[in-house]
Amino acid sequence: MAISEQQAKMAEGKRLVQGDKVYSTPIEVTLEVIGGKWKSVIAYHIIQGPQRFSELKRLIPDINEKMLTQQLRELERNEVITRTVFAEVPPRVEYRITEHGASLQPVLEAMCLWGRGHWQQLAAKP
Amino acid sequence: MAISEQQAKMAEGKRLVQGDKVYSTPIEVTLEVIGGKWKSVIAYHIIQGPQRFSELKRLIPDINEKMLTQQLRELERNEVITRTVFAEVPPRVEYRITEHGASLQPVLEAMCLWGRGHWQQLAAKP
DNA sequence: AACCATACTTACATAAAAGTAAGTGACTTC
DNA sequence: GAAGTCACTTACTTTTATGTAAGTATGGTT
Repeated sequence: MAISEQQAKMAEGKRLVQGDKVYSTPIEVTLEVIGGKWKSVIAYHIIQGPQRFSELKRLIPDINEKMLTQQLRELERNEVITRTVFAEVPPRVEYRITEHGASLQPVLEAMCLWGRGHWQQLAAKP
Repeated sequence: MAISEQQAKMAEGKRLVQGDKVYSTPIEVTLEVIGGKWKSVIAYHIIQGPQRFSELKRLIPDINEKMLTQQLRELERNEVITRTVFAEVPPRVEYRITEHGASLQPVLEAMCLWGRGHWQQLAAKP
C-alpha cells in the first residue's frame, strides 16, 4: 500500500470506499440497495416466490406503477432480482430473487419481525 | 367486531392500521422508526454503548449537526434511545439505547453483515 | 475582556424521492 | 372496429429529506 493511501485512510478513519462513494458503516451500503420507501417491501415479496408486476401491485396497494417499475429496475441493477419477459400477449413479466438477493432474507425477516413487535406495542398502549 | 369494520378489513386485505396510518407489511412499520439515511446508523452506534453528541459526530463524519439532532430526537420520540443532560459546563449529553431499542440489534446486525458482504463483492469485481 | 467548549436552534436553500395522470404497443375478445 | 389486457413510459408536480451557515447559552480559562 502506498504511503499516501495509508495516510488518507488514517486521516479519515475506517471508511469503505467504492469509486466516488464513501461509507462509514456497512449499513450505509445496505441502504444503497434496499433503502427508501419501497425497495425492502418489494424485495420481501419477491423473496417469498416469483411475482408478476400485477401481483406486486396487488400485494402493495399503495404503490403506483411508476414507482414499482423504477424500484424493480434498481433492484435488478443491484442484482437482487431478475426480470424475465415472456413473449405472450398480453405480456407477462416475472420477477425472481437472485442468489445474492436471497442473502437479504435475514435482513428482511428481522425488519419484518421487529415491525410486527413494535406495532403490537403501539396497539397495546393508547 | 362490528360488521363494517370487518368488511373494511376484507376489502383492504391484511393491513396494519394505527391511527391514520396504514401499512401492508410490518417492514413499513420498521421503516417509520429507522428509515432514512441516518437513523439506522445512529442507532447502530448507540447500541454499541452510550454516546455523546460530539462522539456521534466523530463516528459519523458526514452528518451535520442539524441532522444529528433531528434524528436523535426522532429516535427518542420512538423510544429507541434516551437522552440525558448532565448539568455541567460545557454541557454533556448522553444518548443510550432503551430496552425497546436494544431489540433492534438483530435488524441492525443483519444490515451490517449484509452490507459488508455486498461491499466485498463489489470490491472484488471491477 | 476575549476566547474556548458543548450541544444545540433557526432560517433558509437545495436536492432527492415520490406521486399524478395520461399515453403506448401488441394482440384478443366482443 | 371498439374495447380490454398487461407492463410499462413520459412529462410534470408535489412533498419530503437533507444540507448550509450563522447564531445562542452557559460558564470556565487566559
